Amino acid sequence: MTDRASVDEVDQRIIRALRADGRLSVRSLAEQVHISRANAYARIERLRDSGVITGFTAEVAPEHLGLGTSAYVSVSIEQNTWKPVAAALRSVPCVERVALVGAEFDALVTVRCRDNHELRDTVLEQIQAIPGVKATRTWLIFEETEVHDWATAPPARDPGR
Amino acid sequence: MTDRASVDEVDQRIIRALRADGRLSVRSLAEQVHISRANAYARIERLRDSGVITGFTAEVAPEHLGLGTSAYVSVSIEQNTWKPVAAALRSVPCVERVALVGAEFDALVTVRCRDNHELRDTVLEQIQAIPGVKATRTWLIFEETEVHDWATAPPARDPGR
DNA sequence: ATTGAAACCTAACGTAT
DNA sequence: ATACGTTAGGTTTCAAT
Repeated sequence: MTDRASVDEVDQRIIRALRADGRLSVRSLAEQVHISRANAYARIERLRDSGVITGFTAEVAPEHLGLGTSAYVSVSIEQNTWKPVAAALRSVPCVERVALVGAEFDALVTVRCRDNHELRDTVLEQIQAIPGVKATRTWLIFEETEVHDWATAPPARDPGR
Repeated sequence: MTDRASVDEVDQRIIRALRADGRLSVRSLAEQVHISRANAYARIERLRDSGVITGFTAEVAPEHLGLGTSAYVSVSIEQNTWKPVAAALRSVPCVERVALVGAEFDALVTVRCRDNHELRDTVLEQIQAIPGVKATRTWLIFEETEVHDWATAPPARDPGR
């Protein structure tokens, strides 16, 4: 399940198409990518089995769900407590993403809250209560943009083999 | 297209189901959520039109696409140049996300690169070349976890109205 | 008014050859 | 690539609450 084998240009086009529209039918995907339908089925299955495509999901605007306050929270962690602290962070409500990083802090956590009050509670009551958390800093997110095409953008200027 | 009106518990269940599996058929979604198929169609359309659901996409593991090096890059920006700089950042290859934040820096950029060399190029040649960018700092991402359920997790403990 | 149940034709699925 | 039985997509109608 962890080949890093062969993702050819056709696979790249499949991924690009499915990232743009995750509910695309296999038929229109196949014709859009100029392969047969059977081939499309086989490739999609292979991409899922090999762990390249990990799933499909609906993209949601947090503000429209009443989650108007987003923030990054940097977390400093005591030595040798990475794993349990990261697990604890993941189970805090409002936490969307936990990244362990190499910086003057150790983890960068993305949170989605209803309002400043819930953010305060999340940071001060939930995150700082985790054993092993030494310090936090909170950076409010004013505006955010996702680039849809990072996964398949580079034209692979290296003809490596 | 920007109501923040009524997202009831049924909508929440729909969103949770579609976040877990973005390719769920409307039929199985309807029975899983205990509504009629016609109702499911109507609600999905409403959630899309109102901007709550912004799209559907395939989730991809960057490492399996040859993008083994991920990083956060903090960017300090000259006063009054937010907009063009943010736009320029978004058009840099390897950039996945641009967030404007309130911190000692102004933007936090997520990048996905093949290797350290491409990261170096992205940061030093592409990002620092943008007019208005004053300084950057790069934090390597060692490990990263997405929490799938932030959008519908909180049980809304506040009976606000 | 909003929902659920049923019916309907078309299109896509998934597999096999 | 074609064909084939099965399932889902969309839409409409109608009854019920």
